[in-house]
Amino acid sequence: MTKPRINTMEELSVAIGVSRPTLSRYFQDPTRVKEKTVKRIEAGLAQVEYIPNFFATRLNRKSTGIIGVIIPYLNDLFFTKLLESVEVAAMDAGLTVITQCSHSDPAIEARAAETFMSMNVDGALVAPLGDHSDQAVHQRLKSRLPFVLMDSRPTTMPDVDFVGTNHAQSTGLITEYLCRVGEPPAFLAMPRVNFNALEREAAYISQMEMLGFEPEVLGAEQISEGAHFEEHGEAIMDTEFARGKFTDRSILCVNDRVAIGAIRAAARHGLTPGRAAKGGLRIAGHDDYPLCPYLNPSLTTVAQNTDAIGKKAVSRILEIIRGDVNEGSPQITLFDGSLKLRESA
Amino acid sequence: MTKPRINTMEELSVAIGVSRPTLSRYFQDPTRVKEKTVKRIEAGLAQVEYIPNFFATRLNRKSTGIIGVIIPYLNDLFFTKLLESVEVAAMDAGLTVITQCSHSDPAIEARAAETFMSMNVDGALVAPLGDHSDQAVHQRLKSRLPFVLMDSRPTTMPDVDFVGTNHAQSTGLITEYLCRVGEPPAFLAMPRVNFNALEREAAYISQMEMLGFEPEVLGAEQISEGAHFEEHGEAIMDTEFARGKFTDRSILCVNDRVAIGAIRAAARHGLTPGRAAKGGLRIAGHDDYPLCPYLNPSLTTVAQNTDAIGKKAVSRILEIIRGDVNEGSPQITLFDGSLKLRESA
DNA sequence: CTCCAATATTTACGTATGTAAAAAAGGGAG
DNA sequence: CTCCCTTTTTTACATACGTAAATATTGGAG
Repeated sequence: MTKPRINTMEELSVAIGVSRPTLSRYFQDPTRVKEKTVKRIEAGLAQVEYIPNFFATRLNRKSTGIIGVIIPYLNDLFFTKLLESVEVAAMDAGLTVITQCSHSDPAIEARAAETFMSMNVDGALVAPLGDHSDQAVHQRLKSRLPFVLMDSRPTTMPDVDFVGTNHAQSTGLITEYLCRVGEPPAFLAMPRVNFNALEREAAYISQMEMLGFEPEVLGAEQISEGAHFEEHGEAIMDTEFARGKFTDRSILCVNDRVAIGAIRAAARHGLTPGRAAKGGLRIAGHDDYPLCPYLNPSLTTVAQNTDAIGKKAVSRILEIIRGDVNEGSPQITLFDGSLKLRESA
Repeated sequence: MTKPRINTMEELSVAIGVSRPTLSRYFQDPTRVKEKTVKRIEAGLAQVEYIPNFFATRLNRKSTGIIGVIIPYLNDLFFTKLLESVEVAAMDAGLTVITQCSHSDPAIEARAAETFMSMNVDGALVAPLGDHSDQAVHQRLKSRLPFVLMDSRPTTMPDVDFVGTNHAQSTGLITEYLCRVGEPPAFLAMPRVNFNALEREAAYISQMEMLGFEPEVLGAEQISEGAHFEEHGEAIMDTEFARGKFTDRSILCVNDRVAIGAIRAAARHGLTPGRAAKGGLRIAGHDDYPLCPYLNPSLTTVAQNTDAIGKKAVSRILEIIRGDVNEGSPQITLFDGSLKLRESA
C-alpha cells in the first residue's frame, strides 16, 4: 500500500513521462502548464511519493518566499498573540514563515539574524529585546533586506520602518480615565531596559502634568533578572503595602504582567482593588494580556491591537519587498490602544 | 566603513587566496584546517562581509543539522515552556531548530510536516493537536525520518517514541491529596478531543474508585470552539454555582486554564476556594501554568515537568538520529508530576 | 640536503532545482 | 493538407556549496 518514493524531479519526470522543466513550472504554478499536462502530472503524482526539495527550490529563485520573524520571548502571551497574527497574515500572503526566538539573549538574536541573511529571506520582522539588543545587528539586517521593527523601537534607530502601539495615546488614555474616575494614579514602572516601558512612563508623566497632578513613579530602580514581570510587581507592591503605603491609591502598572503581581500583593495584604471601592485601592495595567478577564479582580487595562500590528507589519514588509516605497522615508505606524474597563479600576 | 560584500565562497576564495574547498571545510569545522590557514582566513573574513548560504550548505550534506518542531498552539504558556526547553536543548546540541505552529488546524500541521520532509530535517518533534491531528501525517513523518511525539499521544499510535507526563500518576497524586485533606473531588472535564484530558479523566476515576469514592465528572459534553479553556471552565462552573451546586465541594480541573475559569466563576458567586476553608469550596488544576502562583487564590496544581520533557525529547531524537535504537521497540518516557500546594485547595 | 610520511589543498564531480533560449510538437484555421 | 501560433520539450547553463580522490605542501628524520 505504501507508494514508491521518488527523490528528485529528474526521476519523477521519467516516471510520468513529462520533462523536468515542465514539472518545475508545474510545482511553482500549475496554471503555467497546459491543463491536459496538469492532469497527467497529477495522475502520476497520485501514484508516487514525492516532495520537491525545499533547499534546492529556494537556492536560486530570485525570491525565496520566506519571511523571517524574531520575537524576544516565548513565555509571554503578548508576543505569542503578535506572532500568531503575523504568521496568519504571512500565510495568507503565501509566504513561508521562519520564526526564531531570542530567548532574552542578544547573542541568540544575532545568530537568528545571521540565519535569515544566510537564507536570503525576502524580509525580516523583528520584535527587539529592548535595549539588550545589539543594534548593529538590526542595522545590518536593515542594510541587507526589507526590515520592519515591531512592538518596540530603539530611540537610536529613527530611520527604520516600525509598527507598534501609540503609547502616548494608550497610556494617556488610561491615565486620564484613572484621574477622572478616582484618585490620580501612581505609576508602577520597571527597570528601564525597555523602550516601551520608558515611553509609557513618559506618557504617564506628561498626562499627569497636563491634568495638573503630581506624577509619582515607583519600582523603576529595582533590579529583576530576566523577564519576571509578575515577581517584580508583587515584590514592589508588597514592600509598599507592608509599609501601609498606596493601600488606598490608584496604581497604573507599566504592563499587565506587572499588574498581575501587584494584584497578588494586594490580595496577600487583604486588599481588593476595584473601582467599586470608592476611594480605595485601584490597579490598572497595559496590554490586555489574554488572562486579564479571568483574574480576580478582572484587570482594567488598555488593549494593544496586536492583531492590527501583526497584519500591518506583514503588509508593510510586502510593500517594501515589492519596492512600493519612498526610499529614505521610513513608515512609522502606531495603533491606538483601547480601554478595557473591568473590575480592578 | 561598510565592508565590501561577498556573496559566494568562490569569490571569497579568490579574495583571500585560499581554495574554496578549504574554505568549505573551515566553515564546517575550523580545526580541520591548518592553524596558519585559519589565521589567514579569519584575517580575510574580517575585511569583508560574507555568510555561507543556508540552502546551499544544507542541500547535500548527509545531515542537515535541522530539527523540526511542531506545537499545536502558541497562545498557551504550557506549550511555549515546552518549546523553550526543546529549543534550548537542541541549541546546546548544535542543532538548528525550525518551529512551526499548527494554529489548531490539522491542515496547517500537515503542511508543516511536508515542509520538514522537504527540508530533509534530521528529525521531527511533534506535539499533536489531540484527535484533530491527521494521524496519517504522523505516520508518514515517522516512516520517513526520526520522529518523537511530545505531550500527547493518540491511542492508535502505540508504536511511536513518546515523551510526556504520567497522567495516571500525576492525576492520581492530586486526587489522592484532595481526598485525604478534604471532600473527595468532582472532575471538571473538557470536551473529549484531547488524549491527555481523557487520560486524566480516567486516572481520576480509577483513583477515586480505588479510594472507595464515587467519581463525578462534569463539563465533558460541553461544546467549546477553539481552545478557550478558561471560558469553558467559567461557563460550566457558573451554571453549577448558579444552581447552588458544588459550592462546598472540591473540584479537580482537567487543566490549569480550565481551573482559572472555574476560580473566576467562584469569585463571581462570592466564593473563595481554599484549603483554609474547612468543608468549603476547593479548586485544583493540572500543569502548573506559569501564572498559577499569581492567581487569587493561588492555584494548587500538579506540575508537569516540561523542562525534562523537552530535554528528553531532544536527547531521544538524537539517539534515533545516531541510530542507537532497538528497531521496533519504541521508547515511551513518562515523567511524574509533582504537587504544587498553594491556596486554592 | 634528500626523502618520506603526514597533512593540507586542489581538482573534479555531485546535489536538486531554476530558467532562458532554441527546437519540437500539437492543434486549429484557412 | 498546409501553415502558423501556442505550448512543451530539450538543451544548456546557473545556483552555492559538499566531498572523495588526486595532488601538492610541509616538516622532520636520516
